[in-house]
Amino acid sequence: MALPDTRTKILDAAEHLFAEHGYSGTSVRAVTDLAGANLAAVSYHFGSKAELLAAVARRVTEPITAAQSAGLDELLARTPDPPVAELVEAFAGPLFDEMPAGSDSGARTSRLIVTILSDPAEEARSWTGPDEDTVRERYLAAFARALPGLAPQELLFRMRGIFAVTAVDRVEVYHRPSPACPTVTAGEEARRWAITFLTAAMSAPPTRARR
Amino acid sequence: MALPDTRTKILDAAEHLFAEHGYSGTSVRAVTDLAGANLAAVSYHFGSKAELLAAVARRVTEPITAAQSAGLDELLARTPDPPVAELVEAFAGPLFDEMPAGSDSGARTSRLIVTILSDPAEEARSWTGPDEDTVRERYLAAFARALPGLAPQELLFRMRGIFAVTAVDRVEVYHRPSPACPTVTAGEEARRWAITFLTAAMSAPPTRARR
DNA sequence: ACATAAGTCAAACGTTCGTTTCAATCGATC
DNA sequence: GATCGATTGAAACGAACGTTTGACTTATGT
Repeated sequence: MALPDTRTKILDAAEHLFAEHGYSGTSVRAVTDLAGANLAAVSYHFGSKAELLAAVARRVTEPITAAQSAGLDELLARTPDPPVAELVEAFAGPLFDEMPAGSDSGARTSRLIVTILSDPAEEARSWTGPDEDTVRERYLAAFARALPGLAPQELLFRMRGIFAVTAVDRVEVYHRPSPACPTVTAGEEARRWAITFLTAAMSAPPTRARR
Repeated sequence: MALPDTRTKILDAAEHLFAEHGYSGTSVRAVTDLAGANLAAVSYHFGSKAELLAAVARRVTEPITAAQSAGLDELLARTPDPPVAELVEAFAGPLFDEMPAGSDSGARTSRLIVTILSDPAEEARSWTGPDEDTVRERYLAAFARALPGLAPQELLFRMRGIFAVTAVDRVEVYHRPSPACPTVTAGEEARRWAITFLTAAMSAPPTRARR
């Protein structure tokens, strides 16, 4: 295996530390120390701490967004009207997938996503590309077809719920790793629980307007 | 109305700023400036920045926990086996309630809770009292009776889902306030959507063990 | 071999951080 | 009205922050 260059080492270290301590809670010095790189390397390779966060966020979310998009492609190739359960699985599944083989990197990835998305620092809010929006729009349309009679706003609310459940679960997993239980099977179990939970939730009849 | 003392003014300011910028992202100076108090007042009244956060968190969560507890009392007084829908409403409802009359303090409160709960700073993790645990245990037992056949771990997963959906929704509401739409009705609508969404999710049949 | 660019390094920049210090002020009690 | 604890004030503490600098080392192309 080729040893990673400094840029990659910094990205790895930053991913780890941002996930664990947040953006404001992570110092550039801590990143470079963990990466075994020089302090100035962050400025040199990324320009600033904020741009480093953006680079980390992009690297983490890109494969997830791609998997969500590919999953929807697959469903739509089979039928123009995929059932709710399969839409839920295609959308939420990639959020549970472990990234490289093994280790806890999957949980850490999720932890990082939540940290970034919920991070109150302004730098952590404006890094998303157009891909995320496109994928969400496509799923929104597919869910709308699968759930006729559901008001668009309530559908949007439910889609947020999908993300919320998966994300918060992974945060919990990350914070309190289950004792003596391999992460992989635990992740698989949580994934199936989430599909059950969310499919039922998405399939609920529309809330009747206030009487 | 009696003007608030310095301690209260600091609590209010800190609640505002912690909600908006997180723990690490908020400086003691910003708090005292907003409160119109002296910098040293934080050390004097609370001891440290971390203890200030704990005080803010306690003040915010106490009434919510109390409302959850009272709601469950009410249900159990009527029947020993409340249905899932009512349990969901009693548990999730207080998370949606606006705190004092009017303004956006409800959304801000929720924002604060999520910020604190998801804040990666260690100081933000160990402030909960025994009350929160007690209430959650009681609801856990009630849900277990209402959902026989559901494995305890999956039930725990689903209860986390309740919190996740409500919390993340409120964060979204806080970050992107809907244009020209009174917060109160929007909050009411989201509340009913959440009840629908979560009742269906909680009522889902148990996930079958892996084949 | 040498010139040129890319990358790394130790050191320092000015700023902001949480906390402490100690004198000044307030309010009640004797 | 003097006394004493409680509170507030301005100033300073050392440490850590993000970023920049300029010299040094490594790799590349000719």
